[in-house]
Amino acid sequence: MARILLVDDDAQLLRALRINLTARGYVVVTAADGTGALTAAARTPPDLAVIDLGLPDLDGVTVVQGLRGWTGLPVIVLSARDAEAAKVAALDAGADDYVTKPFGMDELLARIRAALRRAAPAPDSGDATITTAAFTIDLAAKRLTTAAGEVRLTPTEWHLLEILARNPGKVIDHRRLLREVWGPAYGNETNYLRVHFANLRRKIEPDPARPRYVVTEPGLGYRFTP
Amino acid sequence: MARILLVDDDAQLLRALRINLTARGYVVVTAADGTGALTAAARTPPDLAVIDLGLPDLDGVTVVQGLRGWTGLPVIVLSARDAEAAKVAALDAGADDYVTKPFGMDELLARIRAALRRAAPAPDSGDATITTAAFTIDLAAKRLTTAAGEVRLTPTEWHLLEILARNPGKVIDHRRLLREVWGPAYGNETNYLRVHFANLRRKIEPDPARPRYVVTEPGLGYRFTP
DNA sequence: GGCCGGCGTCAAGAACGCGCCAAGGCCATC
DNA sequence: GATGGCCTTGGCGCGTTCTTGACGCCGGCC
Repeated sequence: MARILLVDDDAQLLRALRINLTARGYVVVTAADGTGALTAAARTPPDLAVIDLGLPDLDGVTVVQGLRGWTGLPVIVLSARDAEAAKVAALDAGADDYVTKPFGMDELLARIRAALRRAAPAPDSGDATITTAAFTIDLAAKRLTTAAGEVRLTPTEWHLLEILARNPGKVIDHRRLLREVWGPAYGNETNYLRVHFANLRRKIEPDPARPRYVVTEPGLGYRFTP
Repeated sequence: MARILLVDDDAQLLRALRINLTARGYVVVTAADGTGALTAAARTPPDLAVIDLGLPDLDGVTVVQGLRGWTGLPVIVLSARDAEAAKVAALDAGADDYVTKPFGMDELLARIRAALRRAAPAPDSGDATITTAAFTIDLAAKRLTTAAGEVRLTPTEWHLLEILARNPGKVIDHRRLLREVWGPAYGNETNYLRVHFANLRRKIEPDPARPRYVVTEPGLGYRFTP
C-alpha cells in the first residue's frame, strides 16, 4: 500500500491522521517540522506527502520546493482558512492540492485517493505486466519470471528496473536514477549504478556480457528495450 | 494557449469567469447545463474543464463520469460550501480538484494553472521527434535513426545537436554552445566546436563535406535547418 | 599578390566511463 | 552470537571519447 508522509507540528492532529490513515491500510511516516520532513522524504521517498503550511522552522512553500527539486511525488497542503495567498504560493510552488483547516476526514481521504490515482501515471501500465522474449515483469506484484522460473531481485534492483521499465525505449539519466533510488543527495555515484546493473543483468539477461534489455548508453544513462 | 470549458447555470458567474480567464489569455468555451457541456467537450475537446456540481439537468458527478469515459482532461469542480459528500463523490468520479463557492479568483486561477501543469507532464515527448529527409531525431529517447539504421552519438555530440534541434532555423552563438555544453568557464574554445561538429556531420550528413542540416554561419555560430 | 583569420581535417596522447571482481560493513533473522 | 543477504567501496583493465596541436583550404583585406 502507499506510503504517506505527514508533516504537522500539531501532535494531536498528527495522531488522529495517523490512526485514520493506517486504518485504511496506508503506511504512515510523520515529521513535526520542515527539516524533518525533507530528511524523512530523502531517506525513503513516500508516495504522497501531506504538509501543513504553518511549520515551526521552515515555510511550507519552502518544503514543497525542496521536494519538487528532485521528485514528482504528489503533495497535499494544509492550512488555515483565511490564508489564500499562501494557498496560491504553495500551488504555484508545485503542490498538487490544498485542504483548508478545519477539514473533514472524508474530504482529506478523497483528496489523497485522487492524488494517488493521478500520480499513477498510466493505470493500464501500472498494473500491466511487461513481457519480453526472455522474461516477464509484473510491476504490481513485484515479480519477475524467466523461462527458468521466478527470479528474486533485491529492493534496489527492483527500483532500478522499474524506473527503466516504466519508460521503455527512453534513456534515463544517471542523475535521475540516483536521485529516484537513493535520494536527492546522490548524483555522482555512478559506481552504484554499475554494480547494481551488473547484478541485475546477471539475473535477467540471457547473456549478461552482451545485454539486450538493459542497455548502457555511454555517458548518458541506461535504457530498457523490450 | 489552453482551451477551458466552463460549465455553470449562473450566467453572472459565467460572465465574470470568462472575462477573467480570457484576460489571462485562455480560450474560453461555456455551457449552461450538463448535456451542453458534454456535447461541447465532444465537439472540440478542451484542455481543462471547470464544472459546477449544481446543474439544472444532470448531476455534476455524472458529467465528470461522462468526460472520464473517453478523455483524461483535468476537471475542476465547483460547489456550495456544505456539500462535502458531493465533493467526495466528484473526486472519486475522477475530478482532479475541487473549489468551494464562494471562492477567490486568485485561488481558482492557481488551481487551473496547477491542473494544466500536471496535465502536460510530457511536453518533450510530444514534439520530441524532429524529422528531416535524411534522419529522425527522437529527443526523448535520445535516438537518431537514418535510412541506414540507428546511429550512435557521443554525449557531447548529442548535447550539441539537441541545442541546435530545439532551435530550428536559428543561429546559435559559439559562446552559448560552449557554455551550455562545457560549462560557464568556456567561451573561446571554438576549436572544440569544430572537431565535434565535424564528427557529428560525419555521422548524420549525407555528404559531410557539404553539410545540409548542421550549417556553419562563419563568424557567428551554427544553425540547424530541418 | 601576399597576409591573416576562420574553418575543416587528421592523428596521437590523455582522460574518462564502464564492466568486473573482491573485500568489508551493516542489518535482520535465526 | 552467528549467519546470510544486501549495499558500499576500492581497484584494475579495456575501450571509447575528449582534448590538443599541427596542417591545409578558402575568402576577405591590405
